[in-house]
Amino acid sequence: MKQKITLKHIARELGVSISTVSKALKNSEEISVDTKEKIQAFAKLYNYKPNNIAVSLKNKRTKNIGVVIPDIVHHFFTTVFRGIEKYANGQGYNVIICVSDESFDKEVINMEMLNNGSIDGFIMSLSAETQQKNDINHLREVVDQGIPLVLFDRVTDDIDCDKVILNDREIAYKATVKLLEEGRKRIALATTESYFNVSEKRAEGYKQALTEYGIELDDNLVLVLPYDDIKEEVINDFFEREAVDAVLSVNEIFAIQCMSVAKKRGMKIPEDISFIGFTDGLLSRYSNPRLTVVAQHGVTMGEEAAKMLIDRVEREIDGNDEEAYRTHIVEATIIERESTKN
Amino acid sequence: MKQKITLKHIARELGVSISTVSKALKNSEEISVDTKEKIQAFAKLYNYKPNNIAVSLKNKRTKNIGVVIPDIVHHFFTTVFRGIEKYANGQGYNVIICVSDESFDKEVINMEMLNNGSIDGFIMSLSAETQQKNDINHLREVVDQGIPLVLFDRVTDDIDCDKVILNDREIAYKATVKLLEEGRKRIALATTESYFNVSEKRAEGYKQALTEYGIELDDNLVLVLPYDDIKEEVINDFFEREAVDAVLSVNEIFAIQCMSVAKKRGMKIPEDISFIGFTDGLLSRYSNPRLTVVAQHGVTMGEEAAKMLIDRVEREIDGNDEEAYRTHIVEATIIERESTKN
DNA sequence: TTGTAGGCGTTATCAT
DNA sequence: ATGATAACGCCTACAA
Repeated sequence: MKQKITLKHIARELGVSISTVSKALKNSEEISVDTKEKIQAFAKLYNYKPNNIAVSLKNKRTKNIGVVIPDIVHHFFTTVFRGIEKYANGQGYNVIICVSDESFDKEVINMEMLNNGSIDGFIMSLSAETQQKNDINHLREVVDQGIPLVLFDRVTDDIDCDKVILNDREIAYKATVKLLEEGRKRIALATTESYFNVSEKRAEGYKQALTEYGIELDDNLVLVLPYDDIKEEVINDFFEREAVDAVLSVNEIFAIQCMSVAKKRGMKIPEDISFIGFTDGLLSRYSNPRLTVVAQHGVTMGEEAAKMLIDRVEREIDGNDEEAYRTHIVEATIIERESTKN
Repeated sequence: MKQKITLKHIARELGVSISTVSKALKNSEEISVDTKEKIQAFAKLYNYKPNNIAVSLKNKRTKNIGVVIPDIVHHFFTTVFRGIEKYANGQGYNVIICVSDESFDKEVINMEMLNNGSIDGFIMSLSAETQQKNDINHLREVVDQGIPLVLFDRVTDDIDCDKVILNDREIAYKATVKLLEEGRKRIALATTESYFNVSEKRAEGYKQALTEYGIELDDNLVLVLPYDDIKEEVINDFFEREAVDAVLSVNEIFAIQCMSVAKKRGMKIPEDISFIGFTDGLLSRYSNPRLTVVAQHGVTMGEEAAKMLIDRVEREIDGNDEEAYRTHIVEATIIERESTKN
């Protein structure tokens, strides 16, 4: 087992000083060609690599970014993460990831765990519980300390920082219009509890479209489902109770499940009923019929978030940190598949 | 923006020495109760936290672990990662993740990016390309340097280190036996290119079962599909060509797609044909019929991998690092759903 | 051209 | 009970 080699080792071995070695390895003009070659050869031979930790301590920057997300076993977050990781690695940054598991406490703990010099900035999407309580002191603290923070998707208006969001309201509006243009009259909205800001925004778009098309809002057509452990009967009861000819769902699971129940009830898709879901995941692509979806372009969101964060981190280093906070809006698109007419 | 506070700040502010502050914050007996209280109060007020980077440099350990996996937008890896993250965080470790994207070069780059003091050890699953080339010098180098390494799932026999794998052969055997016990005679195997060690192992189990049940192996029943961009015609041609009454698939996507084609061809599931796939992901749970699967217990694998790694890291610190390498085998289980008879 | 010294923030050993 | 000093590995302004 060969130990990691340091400047000190090289210096001692070659009978020169540490700073000579340091300069030689940076190809400094100060050092004679001879010694440079000797030192560089030696360093290469022993595969010298500067110790990142020491460099971080010196530079007061780690080239690490911290990502705190509610869930990793979830297609959307996974794609966003992919975008973050891709961009960050390209810029020489590493990504430390923590999962809050939709828990406020874990979110706070995760942030504290990272906020001790381990990272140069945060990229986050709020946990369900955090959105519900709307307790954001942990975010405020980070911002107050001057640590760059980028929020994506599940954001809050109560904190001033960079943000990356989807045009949720507009795309929900468009999706609803699409259903209306198909001639649908009784469009249901399958959604989560209302404390998710994105669900709220999507509901707004849905309602706006209906209103514009002169259709009276009917709260009975709004089906609120729990995040997990969905019971088929609930959905079946819903279809039993309400005559529905289209469903807009804020995620793909709800859409798939509603579609499944509709099929069992003998409805033809998309002849009798249309479906559109948010999230272009595997479920939508491999369902039967394949689901028309709102693609959230998670990778783009992630890349953009990482770019905003790293830009700000590097700007701070250069001293001109007083750039105004921006909110970048990623444009969702509708991918038409078999669950809608066209 | 209040700057991060350090021992030095506190010392200066309170007119004591840095070492006094350090000791006081550790509740050392050496320090008088008075000064301790004063210092601790001050530290709490200004929310002092030791700088992790400095501590890492001093201790020569980072409490970070590096994870390099082929793909994050993939249910199995995602669940393993979840297990790693969960266990590691519980032990006060952070997780830095890099995605190799099934590319050998990226895998090497990722490892180099981390292997400069940023982490205490690696958890990895090999990229497709790495398995194909079987070039593992980058792993060997890490091991030679004495950096703990744990391989999971996509491992190689050519490197000596801790490993966590699934009992792929046995469970494939069991799954095949299950199909045989249903009375199936023409069982297809839907698999990937053979350089994946797991696919190989699964194929072995499949073949063993057939042999034991006195069924002659028929290579025409082995359907090799590309990892992505699967063409339905290929599958359809396969069904056209071969009379098949069951399919064992090494992943869930292949199973779902085969199932879909079979349905289109008018076959009844599971009356005419049964399906079993590996990976208990969303697709299997929400397919129609719901797919019987081999659950790989990714979270368990991840937890176990993290435990093995951290144990070894901490053992090394205590000096007794000469523990033999272990291979931990996680027992897969079959989850029976609607795509098989029971 | 090369080397010395100080510092990044923390900890541990050894004075006082 | 408190403080000075050195060290972790690296970098850099300044001396020689």
